Amino acid sequence: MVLYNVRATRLDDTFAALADPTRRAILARLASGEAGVMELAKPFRISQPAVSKHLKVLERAGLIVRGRKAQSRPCRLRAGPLKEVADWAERYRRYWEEGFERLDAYLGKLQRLEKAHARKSTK
Amino acid sequence: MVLYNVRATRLDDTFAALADPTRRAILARLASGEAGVMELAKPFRISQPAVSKHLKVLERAGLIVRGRKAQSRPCRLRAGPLKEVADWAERYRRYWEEGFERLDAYLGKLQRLEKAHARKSTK
DNA sequence: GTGTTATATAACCGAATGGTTCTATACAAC
DNA sequence: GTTGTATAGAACCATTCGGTTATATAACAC
Repeated sequence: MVLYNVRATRLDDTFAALADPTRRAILARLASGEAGVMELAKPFRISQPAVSKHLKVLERAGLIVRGRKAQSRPCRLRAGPLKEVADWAERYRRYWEEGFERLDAYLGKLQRLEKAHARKSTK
Repeated sequence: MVLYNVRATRLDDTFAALADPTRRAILARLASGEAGVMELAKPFRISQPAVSKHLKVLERAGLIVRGRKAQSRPCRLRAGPLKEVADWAERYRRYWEEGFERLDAYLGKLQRLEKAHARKSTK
């Protein structure tokens, strides 16, 4: 019997970080250059600590890195995890292109990528 | 002053659904053909109702559709939302390719895509 | 030193998440 | 009809999440 490995991967944190529209908007903003917390917070109706929390989530997911410049902690985008997301989704390309059927060639491949040996604990 | 629109989009549900490794494993399994709940549950140490819950999340995100065949409710993969994910991530491709700097050409484009007018309520 | 600015941290809150067990429903088999 | 099988739903629970306000820290300006 094949048991799937449900160990948390980098993808877990990345997808979770991207599930929030505020965080995606922050990434979009950072794509045009680094910015401090105040500047990032300006477009939203949420408090500064809420933005700081979002930034911590993005940082833990490796989507941003933070520097130091006087009192400011400028954030910079790190797109590496986004490449992992793109690569992951890309594995299903044939599926959305070939009309939902007959992906049997992918059978072994996709399963090997996400599965592993039996485990006794969830985490 | 520019306010970002943080309205929930389809991407919200898609990314949230993909953040769980069990659900990604289910999608991988479904890439090789439709399957019932019992069959999908087999590789995991979680209960059948837990799997049913995961399937409901995937269904709400549009990642699967469910049929009916005797007592079974076979699930089929719908990769449409995965294309949206791939397209979204793809917008950052130059960023992970061009060494993290100088993406100024993207400035206007990415921001227009995620922003909107000021809103007074969060939802 | 004082004051100001930028950010983080703490404490709290309500809602959502991911799991459980127990029960109900729907269909097939007999 | 009864029994068995596949699935969903309800109730519950602990944890996480996204927000808040109030406070603390850090670095500059004076």
